[in-house]
Amino acid sequence: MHLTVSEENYIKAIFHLQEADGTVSTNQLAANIHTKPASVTDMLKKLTSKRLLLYKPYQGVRLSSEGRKLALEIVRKHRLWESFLVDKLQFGWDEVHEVAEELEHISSKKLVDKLDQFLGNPRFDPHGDPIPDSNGVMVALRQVNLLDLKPHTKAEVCSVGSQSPELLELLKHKQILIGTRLEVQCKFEFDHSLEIQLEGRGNITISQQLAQALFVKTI
Amino acid sequence: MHLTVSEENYIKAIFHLQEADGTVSTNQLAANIHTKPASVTDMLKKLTSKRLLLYKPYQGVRLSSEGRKLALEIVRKHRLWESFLVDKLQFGWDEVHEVAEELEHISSKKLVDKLDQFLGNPRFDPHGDPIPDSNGVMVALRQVNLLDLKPHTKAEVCSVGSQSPELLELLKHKQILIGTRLEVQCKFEFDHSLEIQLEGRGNITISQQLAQALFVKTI
DNA sequence: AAAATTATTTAGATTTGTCTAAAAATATTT
DNA sequence: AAATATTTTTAGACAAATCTAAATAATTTT
Repeated sequence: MHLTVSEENYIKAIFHLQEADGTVSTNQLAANIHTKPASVTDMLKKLTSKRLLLYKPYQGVRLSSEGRKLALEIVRKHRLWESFLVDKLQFGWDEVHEVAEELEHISSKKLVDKLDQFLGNPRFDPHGDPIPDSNGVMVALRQVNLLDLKPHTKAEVCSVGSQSPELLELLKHKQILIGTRLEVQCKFEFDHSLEIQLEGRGNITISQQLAQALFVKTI
Repeated sequence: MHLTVSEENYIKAIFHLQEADGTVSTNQLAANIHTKPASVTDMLKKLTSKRLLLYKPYQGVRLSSEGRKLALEIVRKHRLWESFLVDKLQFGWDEVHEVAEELEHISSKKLVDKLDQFLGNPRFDPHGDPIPDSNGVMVALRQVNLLDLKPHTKAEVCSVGSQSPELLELLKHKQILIGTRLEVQCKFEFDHSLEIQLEGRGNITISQQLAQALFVKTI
């Protein structure tokens, strides 16, 4: 089954959107892919005829098992290439996404498996997301939102929720990076802010908005 | 200047074809790209309007200096990726071409330069072809056709003229690979065959057809 | 429950890169 | 140099992926 770049992008977007909602709407997809709802409808019909989607007009869409398998292959490639860029080519973890969006469409299965081996079969990419293996098996995400962390748990920052310049500016100011270790001290009901201790440094306050954008894994 | 994959393939094909002939005909291009002459004419008009070609209807085409610059970027990427596949991922030199045809269209300039550095700034790819540097400067090809080698010159096989299974079968039988060292003993006018000595082994006869398909560099 | 709003689909147009068939230009043969 | 053959271009059509505008279905508000 050979897919075009465009078809692959739809499959991938549906995969990620359905993680959250189970089923994906036309408008959601249009916003995600930066296209118009009418274009989405056309593509949904095409991919359905290829048996990659379960789609009822007006009712939203989800991946068939065949579609899910293809999605996992794309995710695998994306995350392996990101690992390559960071680990081998010294890219920053915050500048690999766009390049990986291109590399993920290279089709050679042999290339992907050799790359995986070359990297030492990593199980997580530089953002902390799990990498599916060559059979499409992916372990559960180990990371959790900072907002959901219980007080007095030690954790390590492993991913951010967006790449917006505003967020990156704030993180730079507070000197929080991927790998920064911290411990939640207490949470405040009033504004959902939290006080955390940065390892080796003092205590700081994190707003609800910022905490929501930070993902950590417990250590 | 952003080009589509298709446009890049035309630029690259013209670059390679004009190495030999100086100017390239519509039919030559059509055969090379596996498309029809009518399609070629359309694309020539488009690329000419982008100032990448010097094209006179019915008179053939060649690259403008801007077109040549882009061609060298594509060749650079192709040959660096081939080097990566062979040196780092343990691909055989005879199985990298198709994958590199895909990888050469990845656009990130930063990626290419980092890859170059990661590979140790190689000057030749696994087939012995020179790799342009990041300014588009490429050293002259060091390799020469085995037919053109003077008797009693030592040389090393560094490239083959085609990937046909028939050729590969013959090379396997004669145990000639990339890197095999040899010395031409004598040449026969009658059938243009030559007798060569394989380093560490005995003398063998090479037909005109086979010699024509082998490229070597003197050592 | 009817009206208003929002979401989705349909219909028809556009762009890119390709094609076939026919016409025009160039090259070759006699 | 005329006739023939080859090469190249033009003209018109098609599939893929997108768009806008209009129509229809679903949801929300009053």
